[in-house]
Amino acid sequence: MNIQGLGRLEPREQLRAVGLRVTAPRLAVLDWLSTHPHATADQVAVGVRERLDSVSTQAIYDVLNACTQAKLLRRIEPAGHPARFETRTSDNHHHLVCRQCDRTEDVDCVVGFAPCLEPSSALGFTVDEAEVVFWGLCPACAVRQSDSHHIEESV
Amino acid sequence: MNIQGLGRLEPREQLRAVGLRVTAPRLAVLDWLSTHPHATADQVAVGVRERLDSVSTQAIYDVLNACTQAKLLRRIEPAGHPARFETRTSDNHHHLVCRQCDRTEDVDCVVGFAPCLEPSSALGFTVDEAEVVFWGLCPACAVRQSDSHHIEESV
DNA sequence: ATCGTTTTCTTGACTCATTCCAGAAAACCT
DNA sequence: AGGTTTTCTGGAATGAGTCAAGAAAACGAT
Repeated sequence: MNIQGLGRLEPREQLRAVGLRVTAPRLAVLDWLSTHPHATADQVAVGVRERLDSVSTQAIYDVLNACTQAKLLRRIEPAGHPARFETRTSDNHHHLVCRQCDRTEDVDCVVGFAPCLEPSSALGFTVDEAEVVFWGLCPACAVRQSDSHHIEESV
Repeated sequence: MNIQGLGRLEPREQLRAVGLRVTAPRLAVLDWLSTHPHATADQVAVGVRERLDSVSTQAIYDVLNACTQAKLLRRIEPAGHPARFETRTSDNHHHLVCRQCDRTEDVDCVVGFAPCLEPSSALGFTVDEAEVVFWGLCPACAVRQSDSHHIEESV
């Protein structure tokens, strides 16, 4: 089994497959994240504590870091945001982030493999990943924005 | 004069052009950054203090924020790094970052205008910028890396 | 199943980048 | 030059994340 197939396994098997010990915090984090993509460490802690009733903050960070290193999780860090984690790791997809409400969504890679676009001049660098963040406004905030413009103008 | 031409002006005129007061810390920051692209707030503080012998840390942050908002500076925040600032603002260029030594270089935009590539599905988002970071190893670190591999293997 | 080793988790202190605050100082307008 | 507004100073505070030492749990061999 190659790394591509890991996403389809249960957390327990995923951990085994990459040689990490199977522990309650790890299972809970992987499981919770699988239904809550782009969550922060803080949000993961809250989610996990609902079903595990006592996990230290440090454990959350340890789990997130260990799994990220083992490529069971992917970490993204949009400018100005705390890190966010997701279980979708085996493809090279990118992200769409709302400047206003921080809503974050996946977008498929324009090309399909990493690095998905070559820099026009690499200056001798060995490039292994092109990270793309599309910044803008989500539909809800776009509406809110034009509403408040309207209000400002009419005052 | 449009925003595109600002980069060619002296700091004093740049500030005037965007309606910011002309102060010693602002002039020093803009001037120093013009010859030290991709510097952190900390590095800016050190550089500026060499020629101004007393600027508070807060002033550095205020200047960087004010100028970034006025688009005299551009702020980039590669994952895991403190924010970096540069005076090249009028184009939509991207960055190449060395995973090992943090060396950061400009790369011209593949397309030339923002957003330089459309997400394949925008989910209703209004996208105004595509931020691209190419991650890899700079030539120096690539050499160092293969050297240490060599050493490990031969032990 | 149990023991011993290794890894992970807990608690609590700590770092770093950055921001908040209140008052002093400087820049601009007339 | 004088008054107003903005910016700067100094110091405290914040948030995200890490470090460190010992307790607890997981694995692997007996």
